[in-house]
Amino acid sequence: MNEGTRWLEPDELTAWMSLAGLMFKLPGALDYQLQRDSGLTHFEYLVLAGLSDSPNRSRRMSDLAGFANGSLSRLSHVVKRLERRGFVVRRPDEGDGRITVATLTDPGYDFLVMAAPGHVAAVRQFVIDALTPEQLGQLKVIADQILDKVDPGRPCSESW
Amino acid sequence: MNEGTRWLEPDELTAWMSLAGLMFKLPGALDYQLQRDSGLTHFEYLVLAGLSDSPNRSRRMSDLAGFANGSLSRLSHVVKRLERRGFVVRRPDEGDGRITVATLTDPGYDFLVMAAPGHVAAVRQFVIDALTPEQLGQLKVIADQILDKVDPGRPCSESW
DNA sequence: CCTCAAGACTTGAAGCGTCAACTAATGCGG
DNA sequence: CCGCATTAGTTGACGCTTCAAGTCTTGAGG
Repeated sequence: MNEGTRWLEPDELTAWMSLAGLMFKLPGALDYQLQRDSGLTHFEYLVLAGLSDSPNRSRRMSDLAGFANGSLSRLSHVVKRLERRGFVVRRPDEGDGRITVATLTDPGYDFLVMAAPGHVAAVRQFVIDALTPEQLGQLKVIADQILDKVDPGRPCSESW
Repeated sequence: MNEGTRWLEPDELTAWMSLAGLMFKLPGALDYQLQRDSGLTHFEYLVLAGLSDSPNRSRRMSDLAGFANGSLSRLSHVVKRLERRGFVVRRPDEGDGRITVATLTDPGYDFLVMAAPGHVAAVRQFVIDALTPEQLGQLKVIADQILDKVDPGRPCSESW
């Protein structure tokens, strides 16, 4: 094929294909559990979870988008749906009218409490239990290094 | 909250959040490059690539779906689009009329050859170059172990 | 003050993926 | 050989994400 391209070595290729498989299948598996048991998307879950441990159960949209790893546009659509379900309310920030603050309602909090155990169990089943503690440590380092290339200058686990 | 649930330890949580970030952002970054430079999805790319190194550049739909980590339904839609673009043709298998065989056309092959270097470069940039060879090995083991929990009984890199 | 660029979202349309329902071809048990 | 369950794939509707374009604030310059 092309001469100037540095193709993947066999080891690189198999590692990459395994990671690609993971990227395709793990989201589906997690979404499936959440959808079936709670009618939530993984992204919606992260939004609710992100609100639930913020001061006042509130957070501005941009922050929340960053936390949940999504675009502002995506968040806006999702929050609109969550608002229709009564789980979240939005209001403009006093002081800066450009900012929208989303707040988790009580029903939203209760719903999250219902949904959480099943989701955590799924994460445990698929990820945590599949790995040794040592591997879990390796995974964090590896994922952070890749993320740093994909999206340089993101807040690296500071919002925790 | 719930008493019976075993929540995630801090170490487990941070590792999981890093992996979750990866799952959300890496697909987007790869799709963005492919879309911009070739008008292909990552999934479409995998389909073309899967055909290109199969005997006769042909493969039955179910195999191809497994290779590309997608459902048969998803593949069917995608192949229909690729067929409209002239990159692939489908015909029923002689011998077993239930089976559909997809074949990469010459234009499809040429197109793949155009698209491949950019995609490989992106994979290198985001994944391979971010890691040491040792980490790459760890990643493969980790990803395979998780995949085994998510989707037990899948062919583990045999189609290579 | 007034203007205008930048910031922070929101919206609508278009495309992709999923799910459930459907078609069509096999092959096995009687 | 006939009937029917099984296998393989296709389709349509619906929901979610993305992208581009829009709105509505702020704040800085003149």
